Amino acid sequence: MADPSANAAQSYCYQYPHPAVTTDVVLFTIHEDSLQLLLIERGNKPFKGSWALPGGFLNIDEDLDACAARELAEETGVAPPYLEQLGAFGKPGRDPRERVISVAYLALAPETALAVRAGDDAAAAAWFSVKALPALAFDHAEIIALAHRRLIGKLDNSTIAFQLLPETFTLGELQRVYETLVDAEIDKRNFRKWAQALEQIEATGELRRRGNHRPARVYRLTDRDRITRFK
Amino acid sequence: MADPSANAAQSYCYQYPHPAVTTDVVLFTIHEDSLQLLLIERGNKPFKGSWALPGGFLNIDEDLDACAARELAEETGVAPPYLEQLGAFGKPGRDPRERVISVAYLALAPETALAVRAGDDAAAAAWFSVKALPALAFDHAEIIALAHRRLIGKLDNSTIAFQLLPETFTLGELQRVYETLVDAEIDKRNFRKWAQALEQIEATGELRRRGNHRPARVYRLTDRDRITRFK
DNA sequence: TTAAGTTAGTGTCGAATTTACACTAATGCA
DNA sequence: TGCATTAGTGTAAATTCGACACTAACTTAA
Repeated sequence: MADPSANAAQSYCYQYPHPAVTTDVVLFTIHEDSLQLLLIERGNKPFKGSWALPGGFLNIDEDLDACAARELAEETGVAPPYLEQLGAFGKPGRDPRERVISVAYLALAPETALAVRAGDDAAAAAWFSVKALPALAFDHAEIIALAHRRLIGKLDNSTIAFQLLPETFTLGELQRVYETLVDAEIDKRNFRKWAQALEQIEATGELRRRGNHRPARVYRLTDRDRITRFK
Repeated sequence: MADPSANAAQSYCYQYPHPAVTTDVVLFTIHEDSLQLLLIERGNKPFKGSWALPGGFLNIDEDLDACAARELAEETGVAPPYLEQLGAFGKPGRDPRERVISVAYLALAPETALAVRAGDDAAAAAWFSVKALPALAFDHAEIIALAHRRLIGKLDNSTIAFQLLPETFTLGELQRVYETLVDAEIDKRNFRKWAQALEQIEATGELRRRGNHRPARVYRLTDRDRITRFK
């Protein structure tokens, strides 16, 4: 992350001051039946030592989506399969260095796709339960709250939650994802009826043996990587 | 609207180039049973003479929402009661002058609140039916498409459409708004049942006499200016 | 003054959807 | 071999949704 205002080199000039533009990513995953999100410990001022969303400054010829993906990869090594823009956050003063407009993203990834490592100017990268977040830098608590609301809001009229599962999964796994997200138990038979009525999943024909119980049928999305909106 | 890259004056400098940030507003209203939106005819390059969303550059100490409201007021004289952020549009090349990130807004206003006049660098301001839009500058067709989808998407789980009506209204007027938005006829008795089950409107006790027919009860929102989300 | 035209306002019944609910099946482990 | 664990399945009641037709109150014109 650069700190332009502190640097004397002056390569680009405008008649009117332009704000800096950054992207920040709220990456959710589900780990041990808990909805978690990825934060980095800031290695630089401001807010050095406190936790923040992965993100950083937009390159001048870079698409916003690409910036979000790049910064996430640089700082955490993660390339999530789902990335959706949340909106722009630009309250004056949200960054003490200079005026910064941040375009926030919501990202989802299955636990299996994650090999997190701290990179660049992040001192550390770590997962936190949404129920036990540390003190956050900037207005990132607000961004996270919006991301969480957006995720929950899309649950029952889209297949967005499938992005939290790997390519193949069992109906039990799918149900546990939904139960974690809505933080409540769901009736098994009704859930399975609902999931199959979507016509978005198909059995692979395989069985998955996990644990000392009957093996489960394995499913995949019929339309891989597509979020379907319905109702 | 300034054109910084064409100007030799150089007052602000950064180590890395910052993009310009603008806001653009998609203001909908309903006029004569047609969903219309406000466009301005551009008086300056680029896209001089073609139509665009009202909007303009963010002041360096200005909140995004305030910028949207200010630019709308400056260019069209309108102060809509509802303004919601849609998202950021920032594809490189969307503005031929320089890199511009536009934060788009969705605004709604009742027809009664509108006294449009062209201002500033807009040659003209005019309403267009969403069904017959002119050729649009920049990526504004894309922004409008998103705004329209967002509005329709929120219809049946929020009271957003009430923002298209003045403070008091009859159930017949409310129904016509919904019929215009979904572009279909709605059963009168079912609609009225639904509207009253929301518990968001209350009768004022007055009657409204309009035309050669029985007068209608007048209603208002119980929670004025609040968009309620349900389901 | 009366008839015609127009929108306001109201309830029921069948269809479709949603919810509650309990047992058998197949595996691993002790 | 029995116990614990998760997989997998259907039905009936309750609720919601959707179709549908008439009377009420006013204005205007004959």
